[in-house]
Amino acid sequence: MGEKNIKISNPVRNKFLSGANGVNKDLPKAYNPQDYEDKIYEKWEKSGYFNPDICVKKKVCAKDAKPFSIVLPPPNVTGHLHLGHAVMLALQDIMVRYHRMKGDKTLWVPGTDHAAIATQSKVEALLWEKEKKTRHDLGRIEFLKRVEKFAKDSHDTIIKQCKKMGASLDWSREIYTLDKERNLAVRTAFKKMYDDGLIYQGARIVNWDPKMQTTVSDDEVEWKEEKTPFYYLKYGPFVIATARPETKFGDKYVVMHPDDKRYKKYKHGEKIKLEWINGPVAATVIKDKVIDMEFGSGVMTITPWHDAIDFEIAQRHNLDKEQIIDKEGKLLPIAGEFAGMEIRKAREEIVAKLKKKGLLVKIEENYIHNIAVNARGGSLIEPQIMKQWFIGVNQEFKRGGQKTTLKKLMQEAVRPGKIKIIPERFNKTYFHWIDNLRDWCISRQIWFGHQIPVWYREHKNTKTQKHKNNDKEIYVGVKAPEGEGWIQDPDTLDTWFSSGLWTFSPLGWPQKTEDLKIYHPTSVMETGYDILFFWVARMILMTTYLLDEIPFKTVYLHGLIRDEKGKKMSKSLGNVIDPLDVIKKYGTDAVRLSLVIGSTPGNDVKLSEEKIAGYRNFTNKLWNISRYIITNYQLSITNYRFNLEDLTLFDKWILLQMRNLVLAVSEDLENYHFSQAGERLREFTWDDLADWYLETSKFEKNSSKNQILSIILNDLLKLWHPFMPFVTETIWQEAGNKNLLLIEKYPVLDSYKEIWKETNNGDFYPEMILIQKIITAIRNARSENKVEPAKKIKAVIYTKIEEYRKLIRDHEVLIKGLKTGISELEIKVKGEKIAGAIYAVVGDIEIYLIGAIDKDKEKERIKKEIANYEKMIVATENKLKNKEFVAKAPAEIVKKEEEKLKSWQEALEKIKG
RNA sequence: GGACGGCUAGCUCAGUUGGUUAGAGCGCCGCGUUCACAUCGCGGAGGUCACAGGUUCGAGUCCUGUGCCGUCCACCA
Repeated sequence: MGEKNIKISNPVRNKFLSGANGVNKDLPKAYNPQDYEDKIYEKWEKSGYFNPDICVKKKVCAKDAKPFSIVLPPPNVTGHLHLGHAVMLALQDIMVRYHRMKGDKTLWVPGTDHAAIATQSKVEALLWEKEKKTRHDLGRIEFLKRVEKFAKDSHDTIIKQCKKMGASLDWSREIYTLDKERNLAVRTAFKKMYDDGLIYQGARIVNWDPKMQTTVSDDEVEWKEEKTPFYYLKYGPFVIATARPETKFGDKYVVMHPDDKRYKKYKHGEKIKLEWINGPVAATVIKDKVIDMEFGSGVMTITPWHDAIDFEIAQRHNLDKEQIIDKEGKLLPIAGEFAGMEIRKAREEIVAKLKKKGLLVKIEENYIHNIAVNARGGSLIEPQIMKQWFIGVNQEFKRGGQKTTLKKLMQEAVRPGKIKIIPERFNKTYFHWIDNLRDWCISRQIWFGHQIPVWYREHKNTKTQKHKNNDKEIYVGVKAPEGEGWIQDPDTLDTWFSSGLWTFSPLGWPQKTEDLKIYHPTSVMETGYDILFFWVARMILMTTYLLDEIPFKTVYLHGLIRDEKGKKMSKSLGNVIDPLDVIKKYGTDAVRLSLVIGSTPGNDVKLSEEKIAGYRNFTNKLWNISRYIITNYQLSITNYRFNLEDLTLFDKWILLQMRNLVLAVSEDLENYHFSQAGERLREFTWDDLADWYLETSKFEKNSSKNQILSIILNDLLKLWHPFMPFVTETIWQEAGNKNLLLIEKYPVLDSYKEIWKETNNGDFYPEMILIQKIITAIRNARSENKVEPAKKIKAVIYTKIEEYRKLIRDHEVLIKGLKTGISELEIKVKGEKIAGAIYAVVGDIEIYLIGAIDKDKEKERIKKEIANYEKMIVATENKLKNKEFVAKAPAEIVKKEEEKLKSWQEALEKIKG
């Protein structure tokens, strides 16, 4: 055999020092994350490499490198880090670090969200608690100062916590949904939509929160079940049913299905005089198909001012609408003697009156009724007709000469696959939401937020009649109008209006910035599936409309984090895992792994502290693997050259395993299979590298070991880095590298192409596996026979195959060394059966272990093995007896089955012997 | 009412286009600490892949139906 030199190139940016300076050969036995994490993060941050501009400047990535960008879903400025943030930061950081190492121009933009309603109500609560004051006591300007101060203080907390997760965000670009630039973006967007006729002011039914004194959007209304009495009331000749008699004062329309035979004699539009709560009314009959004939009596009265469905009926038939309840949730004068009462409190008295008047037919107790609650504040929603600002999603406008609507734009961005949603099934959810989308109410009556860029003044100039609005002049603009008497609309915008601009407003829009040109559309939007409607859909709406671009190419939706029983984590249940607690206890890397591995997109993750502890153990394992390599070997060099003849089977094997790992992990990351990538890495690290290769390296000494272990550790740390940045960077530093792992070049397949080729794609694997199998078989046989580990025994191996005898002889030292307890090894062609020895078979090879047998245990073991072989043989024989299988299955599969059968039969015969 | 998801080992979950004896981690059982790691090593037990049909030479995987659990949407007056 001729000598063959193979090269393994190592595309390092900076080489491992060859042991001289900087290598810490005195590493502690256990990795303690707390000793390193903060320092490491500081080092990264100071390096400036989170900023792609600096990467270009320092030639870490090429000027014209492919961009990769993510805009961080902004945490609430007043929030604190929870596991939802943690999983988002972990996944995005994996992508970002991977792409940065790959040499892409990688940008990850951080920001915080002002979270209008949530923040304002928090401050209002504090204000009341501490000073017994309301926002009105302070006035708008003073109150907003307080909110901003509160926001600023807690901003630092959440940012610091994000850094704890190791997130490699470009802090130099940090932004805030309520800062000046974003305000400009909001106003610009508003004006454009207004000018296109997409934003309009109108009196429509909205979700009104009487406690917070503001509207909330449809998506922020939660429905809760409530047990309540259900009242059947006499309404002239009809019986109507209601859970809310207190809203019924103004009811003067009675609605039924046009096909309902029971009410055939009543004609649409017919007026019927009847006695009602506060006296006689003339009710008008309305026929509408929305009525469910099966439900109750099939007849209902409507309250258009305070019910969305009733409102629609009233719109359809052009009916009168009357307000019954005021904005504080109290009854209006229409309620007669009940005026001024809180609606809920009035109920009993109203029912009493109905009863007295003989209008109460019956009460059904325990009726389950759904009530609407504001998801942000928790108070009951009372629908009201109010003048508000809306975005008309079905309003036509022109785009490139064609007529379209916002709804259509949202559909067209996803339907032809321009935007890919992972997992795919959420496409359906997305389209369903769009199909049912109603005009979006964007005005809020709270103070904290982007104030609506609309100004009014008393009408002065008759020439501006076309802008007439309720006798007032109206001005919509990016800047406040010049001139006397203009007063800005006091309302603020729904927080999702500004969030909808979030992929491009952070990049500087409406200015035509470089960032916008390079990084938009962004590469990935990674967020929880619970926020698909609130946010993802609205970003698609805004971006397609304002920029005529998609906001992102891929949407990756992670699941929600639940406790180990699958319950939602909540303070009241006491099952909350605080990421900061577990980071302190187990380290950031362990927390990250526990959130990423074992979770798939769109599916919830059940997290337990045991799981995190498991990954802490793994982190420590990696530390000790590295520690062993660093302290026992001379790490070196950028390019390696080996004589193939010098490499042992295990040397070649570990290099090819690494090659396969580089290939698989890269593919996984490109395809968003984060969990799978992590599992592969873990398997390689623990099973292949630690349990096999490092163990063999203790017995097989050759001149190539330094280099091989340099390659393996080098590439392994790089592959792990996106997942567990802290421990890998720490090891990298302790190994004497002066530069940061953060910006090292990601491993490439190309490095391994020569060894891949020269070994015919791993043609030595069967031999290597045979050695492994012999070792495992011996360990197993010993253990089953209860041979004490310390006891040394003699092994005799028979095989007719000469190559195998040579192979075994060549690996004698391994077979003896790797926890088999073999002191003496004899290798023969064929000999006598050895009585009283433990017996094992590996393919053609028979193994006798002499001097330690436990006869009963051995008999039992052999019996079990025979039964196992017999079972498999019968199954395979049956398969092969099946003529159709042989005829129809691919020849390759049939051949495999035949080979299997043959080898099992041989083994069985030997064992039986 | 509509839609979606899950059901694989005691627990938490992988299982890509159908094809070796269905895998992993944790837990459990047995044995073991000088020599990287007890946050460890070696070995082992444990599964009718929810159920019933169907397609196929062959189904955890594809189709139909059923059951249980979960989530979202709708909001029945």
